[in-house]
Amino acid sequence: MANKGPYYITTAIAYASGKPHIGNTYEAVLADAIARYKRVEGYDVVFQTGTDEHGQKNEIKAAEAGMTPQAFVDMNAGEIKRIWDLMNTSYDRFVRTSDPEHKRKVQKIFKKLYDQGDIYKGAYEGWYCTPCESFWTESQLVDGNCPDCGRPVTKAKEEAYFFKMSKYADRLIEYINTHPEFIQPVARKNEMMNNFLLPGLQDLCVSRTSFTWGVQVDFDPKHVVYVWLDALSNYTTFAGYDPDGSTDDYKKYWPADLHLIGKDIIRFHTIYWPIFLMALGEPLPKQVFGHPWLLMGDGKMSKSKGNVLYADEMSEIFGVDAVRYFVLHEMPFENDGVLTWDLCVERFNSDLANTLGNLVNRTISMTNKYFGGEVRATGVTDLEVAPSGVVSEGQTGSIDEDLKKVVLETPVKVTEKMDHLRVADAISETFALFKRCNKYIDETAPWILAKGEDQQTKDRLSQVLYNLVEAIAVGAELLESFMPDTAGKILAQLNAEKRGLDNMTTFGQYPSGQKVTDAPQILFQRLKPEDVEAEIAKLQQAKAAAAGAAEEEKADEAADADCMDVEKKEEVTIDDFAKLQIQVGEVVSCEAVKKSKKLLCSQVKIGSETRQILSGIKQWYTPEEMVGKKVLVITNLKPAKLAGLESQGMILCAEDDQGRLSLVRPEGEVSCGAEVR
RNA sequence: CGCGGGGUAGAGCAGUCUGGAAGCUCGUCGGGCUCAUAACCCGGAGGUCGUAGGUUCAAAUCCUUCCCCCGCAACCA
Repeated sequence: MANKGPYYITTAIAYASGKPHIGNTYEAVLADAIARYKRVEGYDVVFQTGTDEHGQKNEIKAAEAGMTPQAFVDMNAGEIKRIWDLMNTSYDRFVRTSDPEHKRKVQKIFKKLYDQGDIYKGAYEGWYCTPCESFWTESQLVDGNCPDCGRPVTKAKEEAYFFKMSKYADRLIEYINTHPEFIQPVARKNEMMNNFLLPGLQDLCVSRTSFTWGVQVDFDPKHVVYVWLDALSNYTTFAGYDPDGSTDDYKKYWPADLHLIGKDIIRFHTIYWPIFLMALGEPLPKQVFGHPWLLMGDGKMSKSKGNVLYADEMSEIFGVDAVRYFVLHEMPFENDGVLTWDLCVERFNSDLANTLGNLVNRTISMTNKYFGGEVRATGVTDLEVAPSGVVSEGQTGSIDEDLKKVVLETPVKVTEKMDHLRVADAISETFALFKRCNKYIDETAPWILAKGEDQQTKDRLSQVLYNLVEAIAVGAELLESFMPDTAGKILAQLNAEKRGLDNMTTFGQYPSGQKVTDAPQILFQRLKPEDVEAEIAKLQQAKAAAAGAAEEEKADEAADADCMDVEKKEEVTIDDFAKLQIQVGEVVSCEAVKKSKKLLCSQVKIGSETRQILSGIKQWYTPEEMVGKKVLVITNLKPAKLAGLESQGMILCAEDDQGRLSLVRPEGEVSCGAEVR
């Protein structure tokens, strides 16, 4: 097989803050499918993936867990790697940004950019709200006040390092325009251009002082390098880049052929990253593909709904290759894909068990039944012997020829799809071949041929089975990048050798006279939806048990009994309670807040005064039904500004485990202003 | 007018860039077959392509209006 040269593919590095769900896992599997296919095509592939470990979020989460940040990310990186391994991803490098070597290089990169003037020390200037300890930009302010608390803000400065983005903007625009394949899918290119590049880039703040878990700026230790500069650099640092002199390997593999990332981080990969590279004098990656998201089931994923999917749990039920199939097949090229347990069962039964598994099984069974497993090409075609014993005169095409055509065309089509990163379509093409085989069996009706006594009919039967074995062998080999284990199992059962992708231009390479296995294994046993449901329930129970008193699951179970448990709060004294002033109020008028999805603005009469109160209950109450209701209001709560309107109190509501809100109201007739105590 | 995505058969989607007979998977109904994992093969039913206009010989596709859904953002006090 000819060496077609280096091919360097990366995934985004996963943020090491917890267990990756199936959506994260999808990216690794997608990259793996592409990497495997490129290897089969004859490229010298390096497939890099790993974890992004720095940043404030991990620092905080680690503290909450009572761990050091390093121990915390070690744990999570281990979990991510475990899942990647479980999914059989064939990465060549699993990298971690907390790697000391990487950190040293990032420091050097930062220094180099500083020395050459691309990074300068400035001040982050903005409007500062002292009570909130937050910076706001001019545009974020509401009526010139803090959008958070509504109080006045003051101009303030904080020391920070900035990168001169604007200096390279024109070069980047030029590059994007002259390299139409750089940003994929192309729709994203316009988005980047129109929203960020053409209006003008602002200098990017590339250091932080608000936390310490990161790469320290060595010449100014107060500062930590901005996580994106740190994270993006992984693509080069681990490939052997070094500002003081890179390795030969780096020179061989960089620039990367493909950065595979989620659509949410396209901006970082197609604007900031290229500009950093330009500043460093390094070539830009050839292509960035922002893949869509894999969504979980009906609407938003939520633990209480039980629709969060994890690769390891799914593989326990379906097997690793089936899960790979689900994520690769359900993910379209541009729009988000949806995955549910039900959908998985459907795909599993329909595609994997029926179309593929059953095909392999029936073919091998017949070969054993009729010829003791021996697969022999005899050259007798459907034009000589038809199942009915009569070859119809006006038959326009040959069934055999049509099968061969499909078998020979499929590798070409699959390659074409893979070249355009249409992985889901590539799988569909492969399955079209298996479907054609099932049809072929029906057309040739081997069981009828088997009843024939004469030698020619026997030879015809033999050729039919040979054609099938040959066709399945080709299909199985094409499947290898997507479902490596399954491909191997099929080839083993057929006793077929791999022929190589660029050696699929002739039909009939399976050695005539070779035997298939006499003990065919079921590849995918059909699943009953109710059995799967039971297993899911079991799985979730086990999880709940393992998590001890995991609140959410408990709440979920309790919901059936019309009760729910919530996290217990710290004990308070009667004095603490007495600090709150809760009064009965009557809603005299109410209107929806325009531009807000959640807020209703009510005028509430409490004693002799009327207060304006905003509540996030639009989803559950109409303004009309609010009017006239007596409700409970916390009246001594600090006023706050919401959606530009002042809220002078809070209407009490109870929230159920589904997040639904219900007003709390006095049971009997009570006058407005009555106090709750 | 915050940003973005979407509305095509009962469900899930492709087709839209580059106008030219409305397609795929599942389900459903009917038929065939019996090698096989109750599987496989064939056929049928089922669609105002969100709405209203416009351009065109021709519109799911291009232009304009409006309606609805879903993410994210902002403000669940």
